[in-house]
Amino acid sequence: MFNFFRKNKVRVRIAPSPTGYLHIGTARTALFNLLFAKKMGGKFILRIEDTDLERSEKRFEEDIIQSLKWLGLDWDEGPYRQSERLDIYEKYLIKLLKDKKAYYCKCRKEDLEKERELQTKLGEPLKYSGKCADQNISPDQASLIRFKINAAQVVFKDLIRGEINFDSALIGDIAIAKNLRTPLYNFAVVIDDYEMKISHVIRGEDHIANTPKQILLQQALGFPEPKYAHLPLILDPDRSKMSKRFSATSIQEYREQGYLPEALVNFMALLGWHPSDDKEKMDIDEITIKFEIDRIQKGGAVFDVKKLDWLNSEYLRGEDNAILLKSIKELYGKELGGLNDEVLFKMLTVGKARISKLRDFLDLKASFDLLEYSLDLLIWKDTDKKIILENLKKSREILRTVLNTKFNKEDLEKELMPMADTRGRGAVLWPLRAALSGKDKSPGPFELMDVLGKDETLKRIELAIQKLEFGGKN
RNA sequence: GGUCCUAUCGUCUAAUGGCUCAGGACAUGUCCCUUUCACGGACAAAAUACGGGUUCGAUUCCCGUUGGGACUACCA
Repeated sequence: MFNFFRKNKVRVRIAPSPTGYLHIGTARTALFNLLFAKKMGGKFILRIEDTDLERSEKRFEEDIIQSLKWLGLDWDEGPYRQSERLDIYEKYLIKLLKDKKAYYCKCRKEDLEKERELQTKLGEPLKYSGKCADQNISPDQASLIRFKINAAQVVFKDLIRGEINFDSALIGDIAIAKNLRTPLYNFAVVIDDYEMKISHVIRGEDHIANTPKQILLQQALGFPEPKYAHLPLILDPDRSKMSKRFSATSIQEYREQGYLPEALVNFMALLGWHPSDDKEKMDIDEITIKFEIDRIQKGGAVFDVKKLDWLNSEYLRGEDNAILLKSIKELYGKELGGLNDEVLFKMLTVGKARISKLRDFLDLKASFDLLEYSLDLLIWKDTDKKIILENLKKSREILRTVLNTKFNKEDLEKELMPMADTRGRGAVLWPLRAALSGKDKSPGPFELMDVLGKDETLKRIELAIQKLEFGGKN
């Protein structure tokens, strides 16, 4: 029994190609792989698929690694790079060629396009004709290496979808390498998954059509077949595959927007998976415990940023303000102006309930700026202007006597509320708040005063009084 | 066009043949709290795509239709 588990150790991988920043879909695939590995006591491997020399870039690889780490999706092995494993691929390429299971092909791109055009016209499936197959084309006149696909039914059991059936007669001989030192995706994956002893291939639904090709390759090479699980896609609101055109797709962008990694992980887990109970806010440990691969959904899931915002604000509220402020400064330091930590901290304390992501803090900060406002704003409902003025003057009087050290929310409330209660809360507090914020919507007057400090508070009240006294004339 | 996947409230989903006039969450609306907004609380509206089977009984199983999606590269 022990041996059985040893031999069948669960090993899964995430295999992003560094042709762009870490995509939210890739991150979610990574998460599900990690969850599965943890659940099964297996290993999670990171493999960078950088066989496409033209499009792969080091900065993308760095972003992938950084973003994965930021999300807390750590891997047990790797990162491996396909570009560093060329000898391995070459070995198998030679074997396939020697066994006549692969051949050199000299077809030019233009020829293939013409072929496809014709097939389209005839309504035939688009596949390579295989005309170079038995021509013994020499390597120096070839443009690529193809793997021979023999007509057969390919069946595999998908852990999420059940049995999936393909007729390989519809698949043309696939390109597996440009040359001995330049492997192509479908081939490199098969070799690596075998060499890395991958037990379960958990990846996006967009790879379903690649699976029969890879299985045929495995068979030709005598490799065991891993188990497959194809995850539903993450969709844009129009139900097409999530793309830049519609929404932010890179983890980096979400980080920059001020989403917390815990919230993002929680949200991604809920895209296509759900626990058996109704609890939705869960940290990754709880998710790991509850995770079951057969609870994964088959249909694609629309990415609803509103729900992400909600989850994020939940996590925001549970987080320590000092820590949040540190992140805010790291993220938006330059945009914060010269405000000191104490003021920023007060702003966050006061405004936390009204932000859903850290970037919103910038708006929150701006909301403390006093912009030009109209005199009408100071009037509470249909209260007489004279009473408003009187109340503001009274407030000013009280505030002037309040010591600087006592200038905080609680003490200010203690000083002013009795007056507000006798003269009418609305008629006292509304004009005060309007005078301090210059806006119809804002935090409360005591919170504003606390953030603004005594001098600024009195200055703004003074301005409102001026407005009321002279504003009527012009 | 071909192949494959898929189908429960607007969105994410629960219910794996009966316990369901279909449950939760986000969003929406109304009300309460309240000096405004936000927060919080309460309530409401909102779905099994359609048509056939199978069955005593279908959201659940099967077939078809329709819709949606993915793939169809010398990208991964």
